[in-house]
Amino acid sequence: MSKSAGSLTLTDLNAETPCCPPLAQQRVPADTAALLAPAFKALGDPVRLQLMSMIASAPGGEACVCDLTPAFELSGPTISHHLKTLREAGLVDAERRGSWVYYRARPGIMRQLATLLTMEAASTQA
Amino acid sequence: MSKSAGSLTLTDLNAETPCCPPLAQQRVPADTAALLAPAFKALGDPVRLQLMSMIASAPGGEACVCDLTPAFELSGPTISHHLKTLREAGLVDAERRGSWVYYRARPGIMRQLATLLTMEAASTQA
DNA sequence: TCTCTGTTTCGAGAAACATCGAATTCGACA
DNA sequence: TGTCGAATTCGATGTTTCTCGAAACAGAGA
Repeated sequence: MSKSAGSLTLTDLNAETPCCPPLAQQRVPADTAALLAPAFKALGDPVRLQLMSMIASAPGGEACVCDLTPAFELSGPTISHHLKTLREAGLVDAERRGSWVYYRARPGIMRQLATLLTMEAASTQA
Repeated sequence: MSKSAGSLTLTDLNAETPCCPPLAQQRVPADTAALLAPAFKALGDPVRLQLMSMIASAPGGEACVCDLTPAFELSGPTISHHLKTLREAGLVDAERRGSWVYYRARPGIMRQLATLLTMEAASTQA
């Protein structure tokens, strides 16, 4: 029952199987929207979008905070705040190894979001 | 030179050809992030995400404000405000026909966003 | 244990946002 | 022309967000 509209959780978003059909294929129910909107909101800041990209495109699939911070003209706390936002949106995972903290993208939810935005070319059915 | 990092405009996002490779494939430059983040931000509100879905999935690809407004427990001005946000983000187009205003999704930018979030399964190269 | 470096949390100020009711604009139709 | 309905703009209010410096926390190494 993981696809029923009323009981969707963040866990479902991390699954590999798509939780939701494309936005243009059927209307997104209110509770699904409430679950997915925070992820889009997290990507809705230029700094976080770049952070997300730097993490996802990093060699090995992970990036150290120590590499991320100096790439912006922003204070350490500010970058940390943005990373927390990405974490709470379920877009990244953090892991401490020794002195450094490494961030890694969660491909599952990324795919969910990409699928949701898919516009099949055959949409003009009229 | 529409793909050069320094001169990207909203127009490029409406094109059918992708302006940007997946976020996980190469790092998103600052000006591209500044251009795309508002689109994600616009989708980062549950009401707007539902509006977007209602518009994109509507029969004929367009939806009347008169059909959108009563679907929410929000005032007319508030829905209008959200629609304006979607419009300014380049996600939808509005057209007045007679008494009613119809909204229509812009598939170009939707595809850009979907492409950006794509995670090819073959990313674990290590 | 003490210190140094990397990272996060806390507290605060400025800016942006969601929401509403009132007022306005735009077409349709008497 | 006058009026009605649909949609937007305007002005106000409470909430959230971005940003910073200061402080706290966590390991590494002497």
